[in-house]
This record gives sequence, structure tokens and C-alpha cells, in this order.
Amino acid sequence: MGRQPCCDKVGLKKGPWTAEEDKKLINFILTNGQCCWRAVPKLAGLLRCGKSCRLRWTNYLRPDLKRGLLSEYEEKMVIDLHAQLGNRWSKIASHLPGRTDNEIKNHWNTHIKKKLKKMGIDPVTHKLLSNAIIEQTQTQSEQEPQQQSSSPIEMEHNVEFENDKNKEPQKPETSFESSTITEAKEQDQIMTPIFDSTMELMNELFTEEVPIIIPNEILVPSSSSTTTSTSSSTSTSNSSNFLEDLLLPDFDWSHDNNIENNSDNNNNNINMTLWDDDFIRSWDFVINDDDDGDMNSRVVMDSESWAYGLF
DNA sequence: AATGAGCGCAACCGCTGTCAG
DNA sequence: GCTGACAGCGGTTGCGCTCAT
Repeated sequence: MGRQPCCDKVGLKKGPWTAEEDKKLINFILTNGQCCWRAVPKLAGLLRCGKSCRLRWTNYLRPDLKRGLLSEYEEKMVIDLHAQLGNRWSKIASHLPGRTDNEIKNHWNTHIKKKLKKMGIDPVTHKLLSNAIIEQTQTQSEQEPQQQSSSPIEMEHNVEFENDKNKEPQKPETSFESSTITEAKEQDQIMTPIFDSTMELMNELFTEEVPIIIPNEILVPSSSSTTTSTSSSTSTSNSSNFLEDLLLPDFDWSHDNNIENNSDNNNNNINMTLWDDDFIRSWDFVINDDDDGDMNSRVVMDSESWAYGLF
């Protein structure tokens, strides 16, 4: 027989998480580490299913998350990676430290898609849209609906993969190709679609329609309490100190440094704060909790907990 | 000031692969 | 080997906010 159900789904809460729930989850993860999500809600005193707890932690509470809008460079990275990987958001997110697949997916659907369409670029194929292509697509969809089983990007990849069998891999020509991307392609055997005109148009777009944001303006120095978030809440001085302490070597950013190297913003990760006010406020619960604050403070400040893979 | 439309994002849903029992 | 939970993933939904009218 299999395992016990993760939750009976009866009487479980759904919808937005409250600050109190966040506090409980953070407390539990800090104390017990990240394991066995099935047991987390019960042990943490939450009326949520384990899956919901995992998502909340992964997408919002994780201490290594960046908050705020994607930078220009990150947007370009997303577009480039999407051209290669398609809607594999988790793969894309793995190349953008501190960003979640959900965040990137949302940003793609709400911002980047529109920009690309506005530029006349198909956000699915990353090819220039033309009337001919549109008409051809419409005609095909009307006449041969059964042949549309593969998405354009899949078909593209299939063709390229076939081509790849017959020739040496081509060097990608996208302007912000990175070794990490190359690595991803090696893993996934995906070739880069080459659309110079597309990239030129994108560069044009980013300079014309998006204010140039210097990475240093986005990545806030840890000594400052300034935040990019629109949140109206404020952090305490207590928090900033302990956040500095939490910038521990156990957060392995180094494997993604090659991405940063391409944008002349090396070492920014070292100096930036990783959390916005909302997150800091959540951690304030842990620190300033009158009931068990002392214990949890010790847990938070105990870098060995991090070193032993609690996160 | 009221309200309706549009937008952004957090969270949920459902599917799939993996692995424990 | 089978069953079913877990973890991860991509797609979708719904709520709250903003802005135009």
C-alpha cells in the first residue's frame, strides 16, 4: 500500500496567507528545516495542506528571494532563455538567482508578452510577426487542426534537434548568451533560435520604452533600509542587523555568478539585501515574538542551522 | 465621488515523474 | 509489481489595486 494522504483536505484553509500563518511557517522551517511538507501544517499549527505550505515558502517566504520588478538585464535573460527553453519556467528561474518560476511566469504573461507583441514579435516563437505568417497560421489552423499538436517552439526545437544530428552545434548569436545558458542547452539539447533582427528590436525596445535601470539602483546595499518594494511597512533596525547576519555563505550564489559576470554588475549579490519590507516584517515576528522570541532568535542567528542544509 | 474595466500577482489546480510502503 | 503520496511544474483563476470615465 502507498503512503498516507498528505492531508484530508477537510477544513483546510485556502486563499491568501495571513501574517500569522507566515509567522508560523517561518518559525517551523527555521526550527525544523525544510523537510516532509506533509507534516509541516500539522506540526506548525497551520490549517493548510503541505503543498500550500511548500508553495508559500518557495514562492514568497524563502530568504534567498529577490523581491521587486525584474531588472532590464533579467528581462533580457528571461526572453533569451524563453527563446531556448520555451515555457519551462523552472528552468528559466534556475538561471535567475532569487527569482521563482511563478514570478517569472507572471512577469512574462503580464509584461514581456505585451512588449514583444507591441514590437511585432511572436512571444511563442520569438520570430517577427508578419501578415503572411499570421495568415499562414490562420489557414493552417483552419485546414489542418490535427497537425497543430506541437507548439511552434516544440516544432522548432525538433527541427533543430534533427539538424543537430547532422552538424556541429552552432555558436549562439544572441547578445547575452552566457555559459550558464550553454550549459542548459547541453543538458537539454536545445539549440538557440537565431533572430538577430529580433534581438535588435528588443534592444531598441528596452532603450526606448523601459527606463534604463542600473543594477546598482535595483540591488539595494544591505546597509540601507531602502527597498524597491511598494510595501508601506517598515523594517526595524533589529531586522537589518540580523539580515546582515543571515547573508551566510551557505546560500550558494556562486554557481550563477557567471550570469552576473556578463552584465558588469559583478558582486552585486554580495551587497544587496534579499528581502523586501514584507519579508523583513515577517521575520520580525520571529525575532520579536514575545512568547518564544528568545528561542527563535537563537535559531535565526544560528548559522550552523543554515550550514547543515536547513535551507 | 462613484464605478466599471483593466491589470498584476499570489495562490490554486491539475498533471507528471519519482519513490516509499 | 502495484498503489498512492510527494515534489515539481506549467496553466489558470480570483482578488485587490489602479486608473479612466
